[in-house]
Parts: sequence; C-alpha cells; structure tokens
Amino acid sequence: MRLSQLFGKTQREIPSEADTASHQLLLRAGMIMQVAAGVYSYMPLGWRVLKKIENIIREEMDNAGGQELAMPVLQPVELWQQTGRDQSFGKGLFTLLDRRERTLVLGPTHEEVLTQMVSHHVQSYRDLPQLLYQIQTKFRDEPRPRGGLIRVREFIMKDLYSFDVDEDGLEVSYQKMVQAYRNIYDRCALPALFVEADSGAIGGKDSHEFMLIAENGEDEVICCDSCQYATNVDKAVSVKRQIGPEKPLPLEEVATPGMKTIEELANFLNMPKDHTLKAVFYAADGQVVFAMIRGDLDVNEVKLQRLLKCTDLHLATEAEVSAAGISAGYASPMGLKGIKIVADDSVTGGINFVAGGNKPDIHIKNVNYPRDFKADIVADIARVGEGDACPKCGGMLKSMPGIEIGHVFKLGTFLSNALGANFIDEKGDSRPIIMGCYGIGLGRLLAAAVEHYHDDKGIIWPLSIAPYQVYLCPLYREDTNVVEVAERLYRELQSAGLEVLFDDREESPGVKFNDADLLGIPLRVTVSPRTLQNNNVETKWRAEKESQLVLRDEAVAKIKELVKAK
RNA sequence: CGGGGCGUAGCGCAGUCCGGUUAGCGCGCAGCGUUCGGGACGCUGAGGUCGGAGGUUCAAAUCCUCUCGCCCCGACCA
Repeated sequence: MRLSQLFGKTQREIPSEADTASHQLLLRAGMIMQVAAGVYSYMPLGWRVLKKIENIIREEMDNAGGQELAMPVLQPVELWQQTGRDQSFGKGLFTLLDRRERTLVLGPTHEEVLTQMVSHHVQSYRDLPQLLYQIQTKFRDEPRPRGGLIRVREFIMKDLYSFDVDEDGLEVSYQKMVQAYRNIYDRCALPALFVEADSGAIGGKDSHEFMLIAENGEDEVICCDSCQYATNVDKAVSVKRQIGPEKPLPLEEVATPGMKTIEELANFLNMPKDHTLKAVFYAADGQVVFAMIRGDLDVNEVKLQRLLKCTDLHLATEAEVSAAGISAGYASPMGLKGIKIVADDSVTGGINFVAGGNKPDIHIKNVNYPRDFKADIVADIARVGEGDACPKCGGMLKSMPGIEIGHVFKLGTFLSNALGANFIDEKGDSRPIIMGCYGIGLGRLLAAAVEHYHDDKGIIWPLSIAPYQVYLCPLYREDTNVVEVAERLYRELQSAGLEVLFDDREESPGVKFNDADLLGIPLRVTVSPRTLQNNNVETKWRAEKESQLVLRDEAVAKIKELVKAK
C-alpha cells in the first residue's frame, strides 16, 4: 500500500475526547473514528488489525473443533422473555419496534438463538458434543461507554457455545477452549492472566476471565505474590485476621455525640477500627438489607448480590433507610425486627465490638456474636484488598487493574431447560443439554494490545496483528536513485509475500519517521542517499533502538528472514 | 441515574465573566519557492449555521430559557 493513497491521515495533536493511551493513539494513527458514544468506525489500517485478530481467533476455534455459523442481530423479544434474560439485561438491551409494533432486540449475545437452533437439530447423544461459534456484532446499551474501544455499545465478538451430554463433557469442552484462548493470546503476544471470575446471577458454577494487566483496566485482579492464586476482585477471598483473644465483657452504652463514621468513632473511643462493627444498608430488589462487617473491612457488593440472589442491589437511600426505622450512623443489629441481617464472617472472628445503639449519639460496647445478636446469613461478603492474606498459601495478595480480554463460563442447563434443548441418552431418557459459552471482544483485544504495546511515540504492534509488516521509507525523493531503489524494493518485497506500507510521500525525514513510529509498523526499512552510498538499506525494528545496514542486493531475502524469524 | 467539565474551521485552542469593527491563533489543507536522517522555513490562499431552538436588545459566540451531543468520576456493567 502506498501511504500517499491510504485513506486516513495521522494527527499530530491529541484529540481532546481521549484520555487513555489506546484511544489517543488509535485516533491519532487514523485507525478508528468515533461515530457516537461507544460507537466507532474502523478505518483501513484499524480494520486490517481487526481482521488479523479475527483470523487468529478463527484458526484457533477451528483447531479446537469449533464450527462457524452466523446468527441474526435482530431477535424477537419473546425469545428473551422465555429465558427471563430480558429482565436480567434490563436497560442494557437495545430494543426497537418493527412496523407492526412488535418488539425486537439487537442481540447482546446469542445463547437464546443458538440454543433454540440446537434444540431443533440435536435429538440424540450421538449428535453431541458440539462447539458452535460466530464472529459478529453485538449490541449492549452500556450505562457508560469509556476508554475508546475498551468499553463500547456496538462491538464485534467471537462467541462460541459448547453443548455436551454431561459435566465431564463440559469439562472437556471448557478445557479445549481455555487452551484455544491461551493460543490466541500467545499468538497476539499478550500475556493474559487466567483468573477466577464471578459468573453472575445466571452463570453456572465455574467462570474464568483472561485479564491483561493494564493501567487503564477497569477490572481489578487480585493475585498472590507467592502462589498461583489469581482472581477477579469480585470472586476473591482472603484469610481474615482473628481478633483477640479477649474475654467477652458485658454490654455497656457509651455516649458518642456526632460520631457517624467508623473513622470518627474509632478515634473518639481510642480503639482500633477492627473493634468496631460497620453497618451498611442496601436495597435488594426493593427490600432493605442490613449488612454487617468488621469496621476495618468493606462490603463487596457483587459478593453480596450473589449471596442474596437478587437482580438489583444498591445502597439504600436515606428515605429507604428511615422508612425501615433505622438510625443511620447509629444502627445496631440488636433488637432489629423485620429486616434481613447479613453478617460478614469477620463478625464471628472478633470480640467486644462497638456497635450502634439504635438511637442518635449512642453506641454500645462489648457486643459479641452470637451472644448479643443474630444474623439471617453469615457469609463472606468482604472486599479483598492489597495486603490481605492469600486463602491458598497465606502469602500476600496484590491488587492490579486489568482489562478483561476473554471470558469463559460453564452455563449448565439453565438455558437448555428454559428453551427445551434436550437430548435422548443411551438409555432412552430425555435430558437437558449442558452448555458453556466463551467470548472474546475483538476490538477490546485490539485496544488492549495498544495499551500493552506503546511508547511516547506511538503504537508498537506485535508482528502477528500489525496492519503491515514493513514500513518502507525512502528519504529525499529528488534523488532518482533513491526513488528507483525504493520502488523496486516495494515490488520485490510484495512479491516475496510481505505486507508493505510504502511511504512514498514527499515529506521530510522527521515527518516520515514520526509517522512510522506512530503507526507502529514492526519493521522499518529506510532507503536514502546516505545508505545507498555503500549500497545499503537500513532496517530497524519499531520495538528496538538500534538499526542495522544490509546490502541492497540482499535486502529482500534478509527482510523476509527477519520477519519470518519473529 | 447522581456529580463535574466541554461544545467556536478537519484537529488543538483563545474570545464568553464585563454584548459593540470584517470571529482570532497554532496544526493540518491548496499553490509557489527554499529545504531534507527525527514533526523545516518563507510568501500567497481556501476553509466558520460560534451544537440547536426560542427569547432579551438598536446590536448576541458573549445575557436568559429550553434542548441536543460528547468526555471524566461514581452508580451500573450474566
């Protein structure tokens, strides 16, 4: 491709819309353009990268035994009502009316459509297992798109679904996919971390995410510095410190005027925060829930939501709290009636806590569980943080931001039950098909690659997904010898099967080099009067500082070898 | 949905508080010339419904009301 003909220009200035590295660089490189919030066009260079990623994914899916098919974006809402997932997606579903005023949804994912298809075409255990996938556009009306391509409302995703006769079969499919995903990230040169994940209200037992550690990641990964334990923060558990040993003391009221927060209370009473009890109120599907946790810990809402199995969970509003008869800041689990109490298990591992007195400006000392109060549920609902102890080995846990670049789920039979996807087993009994699903967002993977591979000059594409492999860069176009050699090299490199971006523009060396760096083409080949003096051309990897000279006559063979060796 | 910010040429911005020539500057773009190994320079030129609608006024980018869009933080995000 001749750069002079390429659609899309580089931009020197940073677009004001963007503040993550990948967003800025992809815009400046002329690879993408925003159309609406969370909606982007791919320009030729960006689209080439996306295609490369797509091909890698397709090859790995096929290698793993996947069969590609295509399903519609447009889906009848009734299908979603059958599984109840119109509710769980809620406002995230894009819906529209057709001319007959029937509601259609723009597919955010395709379990429903495919499960229905499978239910029609699979009757026997002999028809299973199946691994079916597509690479196609999804629509999700995210509350807040952000970070350029990292979180968008319309995106291309590879989604594969597995259908098996039993749990063992599911396990085999799952492992195949995990391995296929590892191959994909290896080929894209991205060090993805395999972590335990929250499977959400609808998923089955097991779910894992592939995370790329990145400054701009919106997920939080917890991992151990001395063993392999790695998990999404929403799934993380840690070993909680035990408090004590002390003897339980009798209850005692204390005046605590104006002390509403744990911080103030602990200071005022001159005791550590882990000797206080924190009360947090949530509305779970409209019901007020009283969550208790040791004062030095915080509640993880995803864990709480999973525990309560509710679809909506938010901090209760002041109105909701007072309607339940609770005095915020001084609330106590003692003597509360008619409100569900969920206690983090940290309250059972401590002693002589200070808790609210259920009236303004009063707290109660030496509260002990279960002597002084009961809870409806005792479970781990604590947010794990940096420095906590690893549940596997006792080591120190670290917290890092990450980008979710792949997610695999064991779905089980929820959807096959709802949609009647059954098969007849060897004994002639009808059983639901056991499902799994496996997704990778291509655009997000592309953005993640830029987040991982860039410097202050621009993108540094891994060779496997670079839009072009070679940036051919002649300097000083008035020199006919330079032009001639460059033109010939361009043809020869292409004939050798290399993908070449030929900077045939009449620009100064500075402009060309800077554009080459911004675009991030892996290998730069410079031809100039200076190199030709000794019959050389210059090669330089984008990722490296030093350049090398190679003889002009050996250049094509040498460049081919360099690219192949990577 | 709550909080904050922004909308003026393809891009980055000034001008808005305190209304008043022909709405500026830089980059980019076009032409000519000089340059040429890390975003060169000179001259000339094109390019604007000042997000939109309504209002106040002799006069609105600027003041008022409504509205649309975008970004960030939070909520949210099988």
